[in-house]
Amino acid sequence: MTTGTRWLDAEQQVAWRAYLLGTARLMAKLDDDLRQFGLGINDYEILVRLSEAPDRRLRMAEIADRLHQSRSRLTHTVGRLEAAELVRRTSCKSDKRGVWAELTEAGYTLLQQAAPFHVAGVRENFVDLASPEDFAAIGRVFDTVSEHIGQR
Amino acid sequence: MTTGTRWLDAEQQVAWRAYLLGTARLMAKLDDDLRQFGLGINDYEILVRLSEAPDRRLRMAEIADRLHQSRSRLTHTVGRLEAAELVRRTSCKSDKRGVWAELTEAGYTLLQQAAPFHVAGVRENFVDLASPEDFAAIGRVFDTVSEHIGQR
DNA sequence: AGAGAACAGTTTAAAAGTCAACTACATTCC
DNA sequence: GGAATGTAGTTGACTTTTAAACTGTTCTCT
Repeated sequence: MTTGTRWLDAEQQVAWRAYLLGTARLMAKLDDDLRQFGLGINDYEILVRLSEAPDRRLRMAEIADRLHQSRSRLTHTVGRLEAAELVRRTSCKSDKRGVWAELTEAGYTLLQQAAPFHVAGVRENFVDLASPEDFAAIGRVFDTVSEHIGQR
Repeated sequence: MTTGTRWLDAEQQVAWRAYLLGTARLMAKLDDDLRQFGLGINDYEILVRLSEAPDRRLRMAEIADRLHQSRSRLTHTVGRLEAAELVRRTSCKSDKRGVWAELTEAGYTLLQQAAPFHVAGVRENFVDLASPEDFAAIGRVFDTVSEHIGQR
């Protein structure tokens, strides 16, 4: 007796695909909106994390973990942000292997300009489209997903 | 009097970030699991759409729309799938501009092998982690998001 | 019929992301 | 103390994605 695959039922299938398509469209839209500032959503998220950190700086690995990116990818991206003078890299005193990525004044200024637009987009195309209960459900589920999959 | 930005409140912020991180981790995991079959989740979704279509074939633009991808990207991806002999391209009789992408026998066979693994992963790392109500909420919200943003 | 606009898909080059190897420092453990 | 192992980050080669230009076909409108 074989244990057959537990396929998704019709409703689950529809919901799963709605999530895939909705996410694709949402990310494309947010990316698109940020382009007027010369940023992608990925760059934006990095800048935000930095802006919230003490001294507006974080260690590379810390950023990578928070955004679930490979260190390699982060190195490349921060390299570009640095070339654009939005971020500055300094070496870490207490751990000589380490590198701080620090938001520059220009980076902070750009972020302050971009943020209202971006948040408006997140609201208009996502948050404000869901009831508070449904939106809370999303938070709950994806928190569990994150937890379940864990770091890397 | 200025209309200030409606920032996300603390809970919304947390939920939004949970969604971003959870999605990043989930997609990375699913991608990873599919690698044993030489596929990415993007390739997989293309093959699935083809497998469900009449005669297991679809027009390029149709695939692009369903997955919200640029035509250019699709051209490249289908080119790779064709090189791997999982898909075959034929020109469309009724519209000479058009191209059919058709699943090959090998493509169908590979998909049948990959599908149970993939679905198990989707369940384990997502569907089965959510209550049916919460999962339904996700379907609802992202359906609305898709609808709201619309095609391209 | 024929000009002009729109559409389907491809191409090319550049940008971004991935993967594996590598350097340098830090930690562990005998 | 020092060999072995682990961690932080970078590098370079390669793959994938993006953006814009382009070819060929179809549609629209007079």
